[in-house]
Amino acid sequence: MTSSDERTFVGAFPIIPKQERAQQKRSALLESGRSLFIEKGYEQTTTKDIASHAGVATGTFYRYFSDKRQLLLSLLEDKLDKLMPPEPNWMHQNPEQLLASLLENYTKSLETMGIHRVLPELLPKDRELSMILLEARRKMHTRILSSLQQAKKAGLTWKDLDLDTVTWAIMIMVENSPEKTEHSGRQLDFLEMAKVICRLVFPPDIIRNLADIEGNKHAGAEDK
Amino acid sequence: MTSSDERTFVGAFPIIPKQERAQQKRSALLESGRSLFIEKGYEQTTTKDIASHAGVATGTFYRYFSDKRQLLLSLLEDKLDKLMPPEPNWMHQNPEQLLASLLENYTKSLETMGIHRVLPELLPKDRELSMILLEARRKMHTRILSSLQQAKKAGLTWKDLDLDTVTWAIMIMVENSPEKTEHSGRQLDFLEMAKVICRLVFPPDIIRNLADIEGNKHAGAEDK
Amino acid sequence: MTSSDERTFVGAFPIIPKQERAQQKRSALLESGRSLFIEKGYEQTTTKDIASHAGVATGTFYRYFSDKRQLLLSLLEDKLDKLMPPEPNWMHQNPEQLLASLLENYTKSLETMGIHRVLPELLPKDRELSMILLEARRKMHTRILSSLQQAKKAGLTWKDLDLDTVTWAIMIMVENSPEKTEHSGRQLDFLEMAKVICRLVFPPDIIRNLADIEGNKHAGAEDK
Amino acid sequence: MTSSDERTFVGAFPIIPKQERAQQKRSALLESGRSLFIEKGYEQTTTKDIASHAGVATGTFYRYFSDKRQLLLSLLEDKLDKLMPPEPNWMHQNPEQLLASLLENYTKSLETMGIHRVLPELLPKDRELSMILLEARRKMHTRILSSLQQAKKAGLTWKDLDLDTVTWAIMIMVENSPEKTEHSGRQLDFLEMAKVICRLVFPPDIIRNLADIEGNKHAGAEDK
DNA sequence: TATGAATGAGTTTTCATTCAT
DNA sequence: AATGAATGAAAACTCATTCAT
Repeated sequence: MTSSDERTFVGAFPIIPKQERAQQKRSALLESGRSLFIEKGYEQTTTKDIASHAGVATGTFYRYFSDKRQLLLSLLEDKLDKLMPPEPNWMHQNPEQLLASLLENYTKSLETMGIHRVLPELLPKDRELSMILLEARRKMHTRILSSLQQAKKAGLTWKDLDLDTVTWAIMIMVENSPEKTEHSGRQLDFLEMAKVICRLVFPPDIIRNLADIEGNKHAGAEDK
Repeated sequence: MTSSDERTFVGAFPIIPKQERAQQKRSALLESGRSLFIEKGYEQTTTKDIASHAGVATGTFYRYFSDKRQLLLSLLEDKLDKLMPPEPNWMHQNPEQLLASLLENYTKSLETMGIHRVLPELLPKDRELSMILLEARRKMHTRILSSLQQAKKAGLTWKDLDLDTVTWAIMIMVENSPEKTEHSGRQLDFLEMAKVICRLVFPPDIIRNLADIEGNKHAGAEDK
Repeated sequence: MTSSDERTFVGAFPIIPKQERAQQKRSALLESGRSLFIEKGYEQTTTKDIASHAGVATGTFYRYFSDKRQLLLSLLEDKLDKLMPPEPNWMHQNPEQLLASLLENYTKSLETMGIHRVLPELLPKDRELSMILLEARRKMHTRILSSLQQAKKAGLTWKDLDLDTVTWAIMIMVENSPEKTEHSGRQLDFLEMAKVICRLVFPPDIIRNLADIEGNKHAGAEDK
Repeated sequence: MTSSDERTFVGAFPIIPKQERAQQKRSALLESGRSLFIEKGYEQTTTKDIASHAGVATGTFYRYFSDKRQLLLSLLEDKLDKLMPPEPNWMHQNPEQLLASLLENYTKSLETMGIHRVLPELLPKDRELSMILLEARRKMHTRILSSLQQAKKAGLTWKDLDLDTVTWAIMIMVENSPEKTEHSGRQLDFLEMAKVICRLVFPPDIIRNLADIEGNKHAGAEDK
């Protein structure tokens, strides 16, 4: 800070733009909030905690966020979109492996953000937050469901299962996957989960067919 | 109270015992705590809230519970055992219907108590509570798993799915079932969920066989 | 009294009169209050403590005393008079021994009642109590002072000491004597204290004379 | 605050350092605590009282002290050492006057702090506090006693009084002196008390000798 | 009278938020 | 902009006192 003058001396180096420094602080606060929320829970984390963890004064917090809650919402806003999985194309890949890697990615980003641990504490008291989450969930539900419906049209799925229910099952498995993988071997778990989820969607013989096609494609590719 | 006159008529019935009234008050507090916890969350509910919702003074709360947390623990203690499902016997019934009814019962008692909504909020900050719940979960996991293993030995299950993962999937579906059924038609939902869960365990043809046997039994019974 | 008629009925065994039982309860409460006040201090003692220590219900306390404070006042009222020492006659006894025994008695009754330990806590907040005690002190001061003044008239005391100050010194020594004797050998202490106090009043040669006269009297008595 | 403009005039004086203002606030709280404790007693004084008496909000209290008790301990810590009297040298001064001035100083500082009024209330319930005070008392007792023992070796004291008891008597007189002087003329009282105390230690003729020597010294000094 | 459950004002303490510097 | 001291509302909990039985 005192060194901004010195810099003009040094010449070449441009002063760090104010905005950028501000952004750094904002990020530091976000990150501090995130990690403290995860570590101690939302209520148990004080704004003072967050500020000092981010290396700024209590008051500074309020320059960047209107209040503690807003920090949390920002945290969510940032990441919620990233969680939306890409529309999977069941035909073009071994579904189990596709799903396993989707799962792994999802779990990892969920784990990286970690906020999912804080939400349960807040949902009851924060209607807006609930809405946001509900909305995100709905989106995801819709996307999964439509993907399943396409698969059904293509005759790939069980005929006797309610797709809505299957979608729901997939969603909660996905959402709860961090909890499961937390305690045990990684890679393998994702594959097992993927297999389980696939079983809800595709009859085993279909999977075999899809996998074969896939295998052939690769084989063909390798042939060249 | 209104019945005191009647009692003199009836003669037999003595004065309402003190203990009973105390129990009533305790129950009222428990019930108020439960519903407020569900409505507003644990942290957001003050002892004062609970007391006045139960129609008593703040101090009275502390006659019956040492503090808010203890009320919650009492709430749990009461109900945790009731949630343990009976060991299902897959051979003797149509598994889907068996499961549907198990699910319905479970969901109903979970819904009745409702505390499952509060727990996520508390787990991070209350190690003891975490332990209690973790223990309950472990028990349930074990029970489900062993039931699946028996089914596997009997050649009833998919051969390629990891039973532990399947157990996990079942558990989270069961645990989240109230959330699902909350928004939609009841009865049907349970059956759909049961079908989904069954698909994770039994190949469809097995189910058909089991259902047939079952059907025959009944048919036989009806024949007589 | 009302029961005198009943007695004749019941025959030999007299029913304990109601008043008497009431008095017993009152006494039990007083005694419980006293000992708990001494043990834990006034503020730290709850009326519930007192009642249950006395073996009665909380509410019963209030039948016998209007409140906690009044119990304390009763405690004082009972005993304050007993502390007033008899007017000592310095001529007729060895003053040191006279004083030692006065001291011992005083200390013992002070110790027996023990309330002197509670008073300091209360004086700041209870003007009336302060007044009562101040009054008692004044009385005692006056009595000691007048006794010293008589001795002075008789030419027995130091001529250069201010009797009021001496009186004050005596009083605080007396009041603090329990604290002193608490930690050490008993009997002896009283004599040492008595000697110290006497030194404040009488020149040593006067004491010797008084002791001699006393000795002679006894000797004379023994001669017969 | 209003003086900030003046300062720019005066030039030399920098802004009031934050630390200093914090210290002022801390001192204000200490002083408010002290005076309220004395006025209403410790228990009767709430932290809110102290804060508003010091002109700050409740919460501010807790920035400076962890709780009420800690404020009291700080009060004590500050002053306890100041009460330790200097080792008196009986030979080099008229003992009565020496003592009178010691007494006056002691009483004044005791009176200034005033906490001695609160202590009796707290001793029963605060073991740590008791220990601190007991320790201070022991130190003082030891110091007085050793000073008396030296005087005894020099043949200056009564031969027949127990020095320990005399020490005790002196201590309680000293401790209670504020109470005495509170109601009456100042200066004189201290001298009278000093005389009384001296009488416990020195035979009158010794005092006269000491005073004479002292007088001569001064006379000699004046001669030059 | 006796009981002890019930009351609720009052206390300590915390912490999100504001504000003077 | 940044600071961190100050604020004060709100929560948990206690206990003298009342009151229905």
